[in-house]
Amino acid sequence: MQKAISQAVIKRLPRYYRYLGELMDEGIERISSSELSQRMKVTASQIRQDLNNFGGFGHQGYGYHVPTLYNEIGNLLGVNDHHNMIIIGAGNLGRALANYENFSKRGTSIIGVFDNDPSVIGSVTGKHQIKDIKGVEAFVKEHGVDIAAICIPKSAAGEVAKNLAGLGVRAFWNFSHMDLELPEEYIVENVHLSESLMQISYMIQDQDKKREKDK
Amino acid sequence: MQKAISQAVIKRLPRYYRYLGELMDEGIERISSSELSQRMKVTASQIRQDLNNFGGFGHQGYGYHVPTLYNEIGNLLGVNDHHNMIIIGAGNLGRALANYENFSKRGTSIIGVFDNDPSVIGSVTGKHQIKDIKGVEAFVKEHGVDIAAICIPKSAAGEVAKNLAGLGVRAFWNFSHMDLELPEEYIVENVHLSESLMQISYMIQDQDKKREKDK
DNA sequence: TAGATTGTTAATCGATTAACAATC
DNA sequence: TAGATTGTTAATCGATTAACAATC
Repeated sequence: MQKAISQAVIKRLPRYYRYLGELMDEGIERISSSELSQRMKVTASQIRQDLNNFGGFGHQGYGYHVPTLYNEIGNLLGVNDHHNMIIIGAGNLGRALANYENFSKRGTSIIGVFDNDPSVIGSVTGKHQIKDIKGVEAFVKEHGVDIAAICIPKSAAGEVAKNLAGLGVRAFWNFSHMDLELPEEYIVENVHLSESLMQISYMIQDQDKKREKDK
Repeated sequence: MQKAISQAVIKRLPRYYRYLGELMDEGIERISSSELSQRMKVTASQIRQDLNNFGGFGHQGYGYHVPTLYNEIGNLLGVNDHHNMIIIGAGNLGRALANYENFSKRGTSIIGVFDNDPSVIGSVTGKHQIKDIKGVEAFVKEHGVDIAAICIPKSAAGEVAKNLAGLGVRAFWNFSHMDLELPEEYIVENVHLSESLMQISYMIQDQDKKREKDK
């Protein structure tokens, strides 16, 4: 563990993990960087560079042993760890996350869903009964929370995140339409859906322009 | 429109648009790249470079006129255009998207929500009555659809996307846990939520390792 | 051993930052 | 005009790709 791993590499790790999972399902034991590169549509060189950031998982003349590599990358990604997550905001998106089955398979358990709207507090979504946001402080202190998914409007998001950070929540999965301002030791992962959609919209526009020009 | 715009720049455009919207709300008429750089926490140089990809929106000695720039970037992003989107899969996530208000403000209307489960077909989520996926082909032909949001399990996603592509859907907003295999003229924007969460999990692990070592 | 494929160094490419002349 | 700030070129930095010696 010397040089820091670049963000570009970290972003690719879950995709490697996904493809290795598929190889496992297919019962494939062994794969070379060039075979994997064809499946994943990246260069073999990039695969070898990426994996070597974490030490030699491969064997010369053989390639990579799929179960081992799957496991190693899983460890890097913390899927064999355990993290607690709470969801702030029980709107449609908050509920969608609350009912996602996959997260717990990858080491993250949703242990609470909170809202401030009296008309939804107490109601049930999937396995979760929605709790009053007023109780979140006590809840975090009691249970210990690693990650908070922020699914509330931007008018409230900054304030809530700051409070949770003060209570020891280390990581924020931010779905609100703003940038959270937190000291840099806090982990923030943004998912801005409308910005994602706008990229599509840009690309459609751009395609139209090009097609117009080519006529 | 000579050199192609890099993906890195395109990804930043919606964020510029968001910050310019905030400036509009604050009634700020004029901003320099260095002021904006402080707000956005990027370099002024990057802002000037990015904007210049699209032509000279600024004025020397003055900076950028906020309403003009807001508008220009909006045009680039196609928010003044109009696109039709359908949602495939009316699970929690599909419903969350179906009920998002913001998209239509940015030029994309959701005109249909489809599922294959008889127990949900016909039921209503927000403004949408869920339609039978069997009717999607006729629907696309009748209404014209630019974008399909794919919110179904990976077992079905590839097949459905391929069919929709054949019917003239140009862009896919892919929330399924797989990579869509489509000819390259199709626009695909992936939102892999569990991979996003795994990045958080990685960073928590990584922080733990560092803290362990520093002791 | 011969063949295959990694780990790793070197070369290339692209993106970001710095610098400054142009100009409002 | 003097001051400010862009547009744009040049320098730097980082990430990707290519090449190949090491080695299983």
